[in-house]
Amino acid sequence: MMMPQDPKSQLETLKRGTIDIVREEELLEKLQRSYRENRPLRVKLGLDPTAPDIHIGNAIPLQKLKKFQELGHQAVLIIGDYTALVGDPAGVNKTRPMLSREEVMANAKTYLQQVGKILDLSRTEIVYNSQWFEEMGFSEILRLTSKMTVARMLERDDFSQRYATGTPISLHEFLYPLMQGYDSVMVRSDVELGGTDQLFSLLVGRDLQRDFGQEPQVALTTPLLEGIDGNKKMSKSLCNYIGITEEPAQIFGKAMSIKDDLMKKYFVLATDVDDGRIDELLAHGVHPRQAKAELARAIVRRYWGEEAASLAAQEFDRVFKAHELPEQIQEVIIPRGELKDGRLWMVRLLILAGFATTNSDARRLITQGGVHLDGKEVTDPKADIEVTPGMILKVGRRRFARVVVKD
RNA sequence: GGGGAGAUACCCGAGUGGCCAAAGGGGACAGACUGUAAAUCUGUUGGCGAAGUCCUUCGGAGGUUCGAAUCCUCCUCUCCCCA
Repeated sequence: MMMPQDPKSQLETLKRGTIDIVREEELLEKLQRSYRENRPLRVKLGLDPTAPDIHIGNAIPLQKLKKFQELGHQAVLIIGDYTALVGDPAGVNKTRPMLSREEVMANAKTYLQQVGKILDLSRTEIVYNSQWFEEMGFSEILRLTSKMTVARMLERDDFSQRYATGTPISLHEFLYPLMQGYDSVMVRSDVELGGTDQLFSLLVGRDLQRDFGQEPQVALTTPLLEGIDGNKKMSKSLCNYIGITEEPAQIFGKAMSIKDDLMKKYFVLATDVDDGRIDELLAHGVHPRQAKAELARAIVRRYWGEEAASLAAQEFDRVFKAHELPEQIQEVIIPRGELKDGRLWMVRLLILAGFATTNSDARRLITQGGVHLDGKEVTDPKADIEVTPGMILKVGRRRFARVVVKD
């Protein structure tokens, strides 16, 4: 446990990398009271286990929660196993499919393991919101819904846009912010964290707490991080994310693939590198590649430690600068029955290796010059190649496999 | 309850009897280049051992026609207006 810091400096620390604080004076007051009375603030973060992986985008509020935790406050993690059934409509342009109970529970389990990479779970209060929603009767739901108006819901950008473009909005989606707000009532939170797209729900939490005679929570939001494609929000469904449990080499490579312009944002939001160093790296005169490599290292370091980070960096240089083979190469197992006189159709090999899904797909790769065997380009899609054990298949710039024959 | 509009490939979206395996964009993949899985440029983007007057694909099921994404009937889903 850290020594409690004075409230003003706590506020400064906590403000880094935030968008909205509603309201800052209230936060300061709460921090001061907490300091005076030696009573930690209850800081809530809701996680909806809608996908199996946490990525560095949704880790941003988690990192903020960690900051609170380090300052001695009480982290309250809500596993939204019930809200996940609805699916957060924020920033989404269509209704999400409702998940099954089983999917949600399976995701919740992997979430906690992953969260452990960030938070100190032994000092975190973990609550499932099914605890209260499961029990809730229809009359209580009615009471809750009466606190929200349709006009207010439609003020929200995502809903009004969907409404304007004729994209369906299901009624149950309106319930989402209310549910999230009710969570705040149930855990009596002092502060709630979330991405900027959560602001509305966080404010609903304030209203509900007031209605239930509690002091309203402070809403604190963090920026959304663009995905590695550089334009859309990082998300699982767009496949533009860096998962925090991904292999170091993967994380490193994905980080290297972001646009130069995005480096600053990634540095601030996804690493622990301090501001001074960031400015130095992004100053003119420093080669962008070097800055990006440092960024990639810092991201890997955060989740896998220093050693993994430098190994990943070395590996990346080996493969993409020196054009050598990676250290670890996956094996493709060719059943002996596939061979005819020790030979195999090149197209077939690509499919067995999982580098192509259909013959046409494989042919395409070959004719486009993307296929190499032991460093030699294969140009003929009709080629029957002689399979020698241990030969290296390379497709594109970064997919490798070692060929193994088995009975 | 009444009236209208719509559903096209991974996504968005054009196409209203044959020239349609279907424009365009996005994404993805491959190549060139280099600073790298940046940027830029080029190409590819249903399947079949590549070949054919071939097979499957335009929400689903039938029908009309020599021929259907396109016309007709029914069904499913969505949106809008009126009540």
